[in-house]
Amino acid sequence: MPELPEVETVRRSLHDAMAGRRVAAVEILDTRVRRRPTALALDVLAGRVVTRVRRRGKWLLADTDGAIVWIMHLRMSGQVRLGDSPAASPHLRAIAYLDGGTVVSYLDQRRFGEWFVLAAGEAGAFEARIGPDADTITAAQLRRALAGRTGALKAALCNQTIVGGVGNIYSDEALWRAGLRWDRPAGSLDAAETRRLAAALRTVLRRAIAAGGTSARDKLYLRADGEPGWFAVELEVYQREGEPCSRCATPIARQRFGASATRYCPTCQR
DNA sequence: CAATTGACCTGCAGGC
DNA sequence: TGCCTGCAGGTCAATT
Repeated sequence: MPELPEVETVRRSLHDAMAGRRVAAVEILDTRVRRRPTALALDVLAGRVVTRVRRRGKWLLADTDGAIVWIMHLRMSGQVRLGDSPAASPHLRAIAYLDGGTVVSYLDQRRFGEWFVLAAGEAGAFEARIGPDADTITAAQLRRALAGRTGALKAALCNQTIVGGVGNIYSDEALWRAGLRWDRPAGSLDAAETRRLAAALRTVLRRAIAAGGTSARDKLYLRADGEPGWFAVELEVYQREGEPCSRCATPIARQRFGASATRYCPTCQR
């Protein structure tokens, strides 16, 4: 599932392909990709030059001249493909044609993802709601973010207004690396635990970016060139329930967490 | 304000 | 073979 490392991997490809290029046309095949009522029509992108592609949390933001920001979210199953023609896929939802011949295809099996456009001022307010990015978060930022919270630590990490970019895979991985249980009250961490968790987040996310992200068994995430990311071989708990913990050999446990599941070591996460 | 829960959506695995 | 159920989970709206 696309989280920060997967979105960052896609961002780098999009930036390389799009920065400095003019958008010739945008074609929407499934109108559900643009479901925000206050967003501008995607047609306003035609004729604009993309100046850069940024990321905040799991959101992709393409700045264009004319103070227009093209915002994308992959949600569960969104994928981007770059090529010289639209991708051949039953899940093709939207297409952007760039001057020079590059075609950006947006695929989305589960139709949760979004493409929409905001004026720059609106985009600034939108970005301001996102917490500090987890790949660069400091212990002081994390302490402020978690202070006073009584809900589960994992829920806080996955809440994008508290920390940006973390979802189910990397919250499980960072909590394992920091030796912390997912159901600790978020505000109960002491200074050493907070430092450990901030360091674990940075390390796990940076290593995952270096590997091009995690392509899980279902292959719902692939890079923009259609190739998988290779971080799955470094996973310690996600997709490893029942296997021995690499630190203490206790079988990795699994519990329900909201609409999904959490995996952890019941012995060395406290 | 903070926490919790359901809705959204599709494809696949597993059970009978 | 085929139907049914459960599961995967990011974000937002509604509720407590």
